Amino acid sequence: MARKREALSAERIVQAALALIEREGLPEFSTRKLGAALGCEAMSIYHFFPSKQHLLDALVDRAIASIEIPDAALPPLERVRRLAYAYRAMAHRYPRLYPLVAVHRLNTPTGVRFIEAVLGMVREGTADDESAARLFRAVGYYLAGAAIDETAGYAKGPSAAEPVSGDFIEKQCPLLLRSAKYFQRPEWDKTFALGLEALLAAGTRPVPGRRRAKPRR
Amino acid sequence: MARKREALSAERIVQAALALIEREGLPEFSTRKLGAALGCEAMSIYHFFPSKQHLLDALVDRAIASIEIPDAALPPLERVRRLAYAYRAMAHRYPRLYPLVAVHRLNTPTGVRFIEAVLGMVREGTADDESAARLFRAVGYYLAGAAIDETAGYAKGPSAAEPVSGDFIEKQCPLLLRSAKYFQRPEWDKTFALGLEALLAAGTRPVPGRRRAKPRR
DNA sequence: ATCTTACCCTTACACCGTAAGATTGCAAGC
DNA sequence: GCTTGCAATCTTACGGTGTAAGGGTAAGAT
Repeated sequence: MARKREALSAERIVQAALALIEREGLPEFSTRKLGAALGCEAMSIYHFFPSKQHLLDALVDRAIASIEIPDAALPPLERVRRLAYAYRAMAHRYPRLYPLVAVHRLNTPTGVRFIEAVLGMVREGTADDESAARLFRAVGYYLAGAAIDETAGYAKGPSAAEPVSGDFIEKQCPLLLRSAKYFQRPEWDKTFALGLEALLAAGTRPVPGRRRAKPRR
Repeated sequence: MARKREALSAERIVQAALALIEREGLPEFSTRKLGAALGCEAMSIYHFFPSKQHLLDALVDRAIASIEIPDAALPPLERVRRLAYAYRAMAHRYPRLYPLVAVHRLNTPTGVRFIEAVLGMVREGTADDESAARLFRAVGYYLAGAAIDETAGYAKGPSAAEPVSGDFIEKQCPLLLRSAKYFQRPEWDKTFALGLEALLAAGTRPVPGRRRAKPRR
């Protein structure tokens, strides 16, 4: 009543939706609540987005587009590495939205453009198309899994069961108890880097090699 | 009307729910439809599960419990490798349910028991607790990402946008076009193995080592 | 014969996405 | 100034959802 209501727009709706999701979580996100946050009725949103799914598409697009593409002047391997960190940073920027991003279809214009760009980057650091494709895929797996776990892992996912007590873990899970400190947030960076470097190193070398390098002749 | 209605039970509900989800997908899964599939009313389910979320918990538990634990007599590294494949097999056994498994909370009794078992397995193949914890984590990332992608990736996730045309890809995405064949289903095994072996090799060696192995003495 | 309990159903409520259409406000043409 | 037209917004309503509350019924215990 004090301030005049600001006009609706696709941009404003997207912003409000992102904020609402990060504030209350994806399951709580509804067109009616978004309308309330925007100061309008739910149906007004449909003038800008033909369906809730279209709006969610726009949010995912926004998230993907927010991934910073590393400087083309950098060495290929370094570019891929930085892109991996940029992807992870995106997930941490939209932690409640991210699980949707991870599962979202990628064969959309934005999706394939992104894939093409990344493939180009990876290709420069590998010997041939096949290595590039497989490295892209393997690193992609790792990134998606890490981002899922860091944003929705262990204690955050949905479940009706009450969390297990520290007591239970202390008595029944000696290994988990000893490992717990390496699972804490301050350790995430190091663990993430460890796996990423292993994949990058293996992917940019000609062949993984079993046991130790056995010269073929 | 022909056959007498079979009595309800938690087991029968779980079975029907798993079948329904794999047949119609998670978003289509509702208590009413499950009731219809069971030949009872939706509310009858609540006599065995206090909420839909509790039922979903049971489904996830079932999936986790279906992961085959490798023979303890095998060498540690081989056990971990087989467990990785067993996890992946679980995802492919419940492809429509799996995205929920990936995001589901793990600090439940079944969850921590599973983690403890896996940690024990990994620990036998590593030098210390820290290596075990980090390898567990990194491989877990990779597994979750790979399983998500193989069950819900590229063309399967939700989206309102129409899939991009082959024409668009042909004209705008030369790299994606050349890489496409390595993304096909027959190539999944090889790509999966490639990344997994890279992580296992790096995790079971004392230190990732930069450039090449530099003996400490 | 009565009571208890387990099982299943009926009804109802608040919430959801959205189809259909009414209403408002403003800008352009006369 | 008045009319027309269109874009933005709201109203109403429908069929779906999860589930709270309570009713009925049949089998077994006492």
